[in-house]
Amino acid sequence: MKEKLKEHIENLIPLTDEEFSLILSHVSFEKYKKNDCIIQEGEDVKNCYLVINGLLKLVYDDKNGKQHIVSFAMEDWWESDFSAYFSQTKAKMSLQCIEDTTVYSLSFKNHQKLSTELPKMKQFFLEKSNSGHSASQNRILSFLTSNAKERYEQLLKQYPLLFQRVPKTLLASYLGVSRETLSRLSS
Amino acid sequence: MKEKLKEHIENLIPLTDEEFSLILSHVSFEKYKKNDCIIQEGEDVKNCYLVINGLLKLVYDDKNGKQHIVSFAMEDWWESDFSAYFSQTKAKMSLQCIEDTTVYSLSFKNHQKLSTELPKMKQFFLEKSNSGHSASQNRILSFLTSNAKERYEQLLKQYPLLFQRVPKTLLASYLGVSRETLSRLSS
DNA sequence: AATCGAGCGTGACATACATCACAATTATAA
DNA sequence: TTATAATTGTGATGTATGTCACGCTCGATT
Repeated sequence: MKEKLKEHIENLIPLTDEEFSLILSHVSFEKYKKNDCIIQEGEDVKNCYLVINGLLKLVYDDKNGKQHIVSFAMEDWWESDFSAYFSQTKAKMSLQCIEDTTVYSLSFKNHQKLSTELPKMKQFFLEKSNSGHSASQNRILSFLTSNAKERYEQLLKQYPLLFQRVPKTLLASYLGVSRETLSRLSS
Repeated sequence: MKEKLKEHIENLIPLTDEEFSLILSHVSFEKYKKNDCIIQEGEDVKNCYLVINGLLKLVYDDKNGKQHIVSFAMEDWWESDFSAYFSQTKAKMSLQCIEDTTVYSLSFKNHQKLSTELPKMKQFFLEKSNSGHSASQNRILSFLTSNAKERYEQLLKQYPLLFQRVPKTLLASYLGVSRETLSRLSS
């Protein structure tokens, strides 16, 4: 597990063993079971999470009780209700396990502490945030330019694994179409 | 103009006069006219821009020649094709002036230089990136949960000024509906 | 003043997609 | 194993939105 964390960070910035120890002392390793709720809508968002194994969904429940998937988080992804995390307010989304999942959890306090004690981590977080921002913009573009079928094909192309790991209902909820429509697209 | 830049940065992090001078030496003040193209699709993206006065649109031209607005950028906003900017590749979107516009331009090189010479700027860029990411996620949510009429109302509520500054056709292109549909929504 | 084009509204029609209902299959748990 | 729930496909129908066509207004240009 530690190796995966180290690898993940060194993918962007090199680390000495001491530096990695410092990082390790600021995060905590946690295990969740399928259907567990890591972040609950309405509660404080104290942490963000790096997925080591498993699969999460970041969901928004609308007023009609319908669930919308803002994002999937698979191995090697950071996820949280970042809006609430950074402003330290209540979650308006939930983070739930689609599979049994292991994560490294980083609290907001330790996030700040680590950023000052090990400034190069700021660079790391910045690059992560930038790529998250780019990914979101691509998703917006796909809503603007593509119909349901095209969005579905783009998703399959981008994350072929996802297709086997999550029920179609969830893919539909991510794509913004009904499960019936998605079903008809496949045929 | 300098005051606006200083104010903008000090909104997030305090600066000494020396620090601000250092920043000033890394950016350049530029003026553009309505309909000018600041970033052209297909070309290198060397800079990102802080809007001081005016209004920009970040647009994507699809294969059918249709224009889609990924983002508006008004006073106090940073904008660029960030995906291309950070990876230093060709722009897949264009950045165009809706009004006469003045900006501060920051090259990628100076961005890096500034980040190392004045580490607290990393914090600034990080916070900017985070809020950009949050804004994008909200836009995604609005596509997932709302129909055209609701998205239109949300937009008006969030940016009441925009309504008076840009033609409806552009609002439609931002919302992802045809101008005819948008027109019918208003009545 | 005359002309042109951008912006906007609106009718008629086509299409993509949602919703509701039901059945079949497959996983999960008791 | 049996029972129960989750997942998926598919028909019938309704609705939101796109597309094409036309005309009106208003400001810019000549």
